[in-house]
Amino acid sequence: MTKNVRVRFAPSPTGPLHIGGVRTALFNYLFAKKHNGTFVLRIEDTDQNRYVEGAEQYIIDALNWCGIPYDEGINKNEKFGPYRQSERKHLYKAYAEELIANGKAYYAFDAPEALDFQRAEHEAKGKTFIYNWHNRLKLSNSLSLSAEETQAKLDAGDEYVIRFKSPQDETLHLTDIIRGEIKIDTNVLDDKVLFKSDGMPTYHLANIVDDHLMEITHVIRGEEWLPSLALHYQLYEAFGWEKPEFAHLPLILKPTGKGKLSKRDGDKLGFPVFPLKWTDPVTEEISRGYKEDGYFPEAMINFLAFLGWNPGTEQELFNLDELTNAFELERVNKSGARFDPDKIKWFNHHYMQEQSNDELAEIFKSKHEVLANIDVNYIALVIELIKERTTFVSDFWELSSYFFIAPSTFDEKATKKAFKENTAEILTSIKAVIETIGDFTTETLQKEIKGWITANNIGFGQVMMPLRISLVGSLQGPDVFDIMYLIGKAETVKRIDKIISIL
RNA sequence: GGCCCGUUCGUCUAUCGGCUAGGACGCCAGGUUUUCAUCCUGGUAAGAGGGGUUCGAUUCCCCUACGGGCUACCA
Repeated sequence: MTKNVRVRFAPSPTGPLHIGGVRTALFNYLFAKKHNGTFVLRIEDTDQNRYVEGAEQYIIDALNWCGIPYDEGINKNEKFGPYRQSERKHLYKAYAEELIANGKAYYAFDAPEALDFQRAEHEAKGKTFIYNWHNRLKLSNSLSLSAEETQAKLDAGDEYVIRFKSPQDETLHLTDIIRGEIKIDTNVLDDKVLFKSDGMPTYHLANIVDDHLMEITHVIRGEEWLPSLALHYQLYEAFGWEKPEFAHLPLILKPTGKGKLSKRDGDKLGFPVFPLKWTDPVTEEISRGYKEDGYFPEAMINFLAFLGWNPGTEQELFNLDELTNAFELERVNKSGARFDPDKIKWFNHHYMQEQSNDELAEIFKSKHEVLANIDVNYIALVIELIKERTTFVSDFWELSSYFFIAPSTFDEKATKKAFKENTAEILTSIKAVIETIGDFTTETLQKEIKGWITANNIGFGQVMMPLRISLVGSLQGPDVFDIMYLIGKAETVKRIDKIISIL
């Protein structure tokens, strides 16, 4: 019997959750659900300097909007809490000291400036400064100092950090579910800081301790953590703990140009990089969100799932349940994936068709004051006619305003094309036909008007195009008979009259 | 600079040694819609380069090039 799967999404509350973070969360969620496991949310706020007000709530809101809520975390099924690392502060120091006692770590007293100096000096000589056995005896730490000297510094209250003691001349064999075996020579590894002089652990220590304490079985995170895997492996071994399995996800790259997708790309390239709108608490700068831009969470999830993963079949449209079923970490790609704004629009267009007209009508109505007094059922009927040509709710108004307000201007190109000398005469006759129709339905309208056109031996275009212009204002939109039926007889006649008067 | 990871159509990707290299987005063309869009059909377009291994490599190995990540008392 295998252990229950437990995965965690562990963002740092330094700002809004980025779309790459959403995908990491999604893959964790899918993996957990696939294996009837638990999806834990842990907040990694060990860097007090980078803490941003509201970011934590934003992360929770974003996961909820996406439909991938956490099972366990802050205020929810708290079995291994607290789930904010700042609230677990008291835990970490003992673990760091345990490592010192075992000879796996040591105190270091070097001032940051001293290290900067070392780095600069090495670089000037064309060498790389590494804080490990190459250099550590030349620096100020409990390995270079005598026990008495070390204790004296500690007693004097000198600032110190605790560093991991990286071994000499060893080869580490790491395993990643996505990338397979990776070999690392420990001689190129730094003695990383585990415990900072401000009394907080670094990511590395807190992460390993918490993953162990929270019984995490699979660590699924971004590729930017791959270089840290060697350290994390050694930490598990130094504590004598069983390691979780690791999977490092490929990064999401900019649509064009170089590098990974970053916060500023969105504004520059015209698409959001955040799930929800974000207002920076300090600068009050506003960043767009997918939600506010009119994307459906289903579209974003479906799109994101296919960035770096695919089911191996030709199916591309997946809802969350289907994704959960099909998802396998083994099918995640190794290489970075460029973000494609066009493709997520295509997904949105698809999911638009699956939305209910009634719900869309409510949303549409709430966005336009003009619609405040209009029957929501009527709006739903309008949406049914125009939905297939839209990608966003924000497309609705431009494509449907004439259902609510008579056109006041008429597209010049259209009138030029459609209006002939006899147009006024024809429209007058058509108006007469329309006025006599008692059963004002799409079918009857179609039958009567087409009948009249055929009977009078006139070209269809000569009738239908002017008619459309009178109703819509231009040569576009859905079926003319549907439009007439929806706006009703009185309004139809009124609009035809207006065109006749202009002609 | 050092270390690590990667490399199939413009983009996302399928292929687990033997394919006319498949699909999707985009783009182009045709059809439907006597409008526009949607939609349907078709088309365009690819395994970085060089060495091996093999009867046979996109697929396995090596080198080079290119891309990406990391290189903080940030995560």
